[in-house]
Amino acid sequence: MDSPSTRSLELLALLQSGRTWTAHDLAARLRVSARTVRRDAMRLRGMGYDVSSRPGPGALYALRPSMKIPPLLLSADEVSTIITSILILEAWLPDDAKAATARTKLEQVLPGGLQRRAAAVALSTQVLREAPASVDWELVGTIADSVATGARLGFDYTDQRGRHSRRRVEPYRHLLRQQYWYLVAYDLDRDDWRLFRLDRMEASTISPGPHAHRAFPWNSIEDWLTSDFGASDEH
Amino acid sequence: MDSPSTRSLELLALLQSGRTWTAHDLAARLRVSARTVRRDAMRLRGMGYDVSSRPGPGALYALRPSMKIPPLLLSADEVSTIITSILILEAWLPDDAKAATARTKLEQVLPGGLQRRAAAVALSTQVLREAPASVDWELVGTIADSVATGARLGFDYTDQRGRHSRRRVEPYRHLLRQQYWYLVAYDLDRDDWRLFRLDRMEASTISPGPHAHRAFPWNSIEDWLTSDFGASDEH
DNA sequence: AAGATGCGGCCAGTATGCGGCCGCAATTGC
DNA sequence: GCAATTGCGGCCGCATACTGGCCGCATCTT
Repeated sequence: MDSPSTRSLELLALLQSGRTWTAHDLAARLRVSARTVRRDAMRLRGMGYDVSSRPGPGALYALRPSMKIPPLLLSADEVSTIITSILILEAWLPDDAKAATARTKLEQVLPGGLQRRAAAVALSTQVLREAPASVDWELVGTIADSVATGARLGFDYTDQRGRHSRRRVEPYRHLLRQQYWYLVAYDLDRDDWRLFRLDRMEASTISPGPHAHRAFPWNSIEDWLTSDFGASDEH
Repeated sequence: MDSPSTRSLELLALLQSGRTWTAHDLAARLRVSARTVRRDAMRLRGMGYDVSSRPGPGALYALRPSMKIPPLLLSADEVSTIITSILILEAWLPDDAKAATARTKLEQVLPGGLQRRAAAVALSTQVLREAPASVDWELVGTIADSVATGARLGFDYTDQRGRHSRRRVEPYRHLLRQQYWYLVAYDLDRDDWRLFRLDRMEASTISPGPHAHRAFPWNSIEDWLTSDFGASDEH
């Protein structure tokens, strides 16, 4: 299953996930010692892959996309993962056909063996619906693009008390919390960080960036929500 | 420069070029014997790469693109949907790298514009973790296959009171409910429908089918759970 | 300042991969 | 249909290359 000669590929796949890892994490995943992970990373660097690392607490192994990476293929387990995750969303959004059609189309382009696996997972899995949450996928795309390009966003907003206003913000993150979708953004008029529920946003327009990305002044969104939630437009 | 442990990557790069090769060519290029090339190709196949080959004069070693998504297959919204659903699973299973690596690999096979959209969605979205739930993807695959083929499943089970037993069942559905994963199956020894928590199953073996699919005698799994949950092995 | 983490040298033990050989199968071209 | 070419994978003995542990040192966070 895992042999030294294929470990370089597995390591590459792990690093490519975008997560950061400690040598110890990688060692556990690959079932080798940390020393060997360091050696493997060194070999990858020797082949031209930009494996970055940094010592100290909160250490980091990551792959900077520098050169072309060989096509890393989906394993059967990963196909199970993808199909399952789409099924979860289908269960959450039973009136939204996007997920189901996407899953079907995806299955069609998988090679034979994986196609059977995907169909089997879809057939054998049932998700009991937990929390209804509908979302406007076009708005999700708009937010995604504006975050990626550093563009600003304008929209009509109706707050929890029913007051209407026009907002101009710098989007920071799109957030799923409990059963609602939110936008975490810097409100340019109110000069503060705010939380907006996506289903209360309307007529959004994107004003082309790029602007510099504003630094989010908390360690994490969780920190912000727990320390400061009273000040935002949503609880 | 060229060591056994990185040769799989080099071979992949050579095959990726689109050329076709004879084993002898590859052997010369990689400075190993043709026998070793065959072994390497075998390992790649074992990892899911579709390395095609054909004997005879004008022979051929090539890498068939296993999954390539045509530009018009998926809409931007559908890509947002898929990526989001994987992100949700990533948030649920923060210690499971499968979802993250799968998402990254998926991004790679998307055509350019959609690839940017996928990256943007992943960058701009954050999911706050609701319920921890870990799952053994290999077991998910086993269940999927057994449901698809009508095979039976045997496994060691530890029930909620800590009692161990060996079970022989006919799997019906794989179920995500609240924060746990379950198997809905017909227990052949107890002659009844039962619910098994996946994390309490061990040493599962599949006994080849196909057997006829047993009819599930309720309208839905929800109905069964609400009407009859006292009789099952899990609440 | 302290703790966490990465780096890479060294070394002994050994697992792993290697090459060569084989009979067999598949494909091409005559 | 036959011969030539090439891939497949089992087997075996050998030695290379990998492994893990240990170390002192550098780097980064708190």
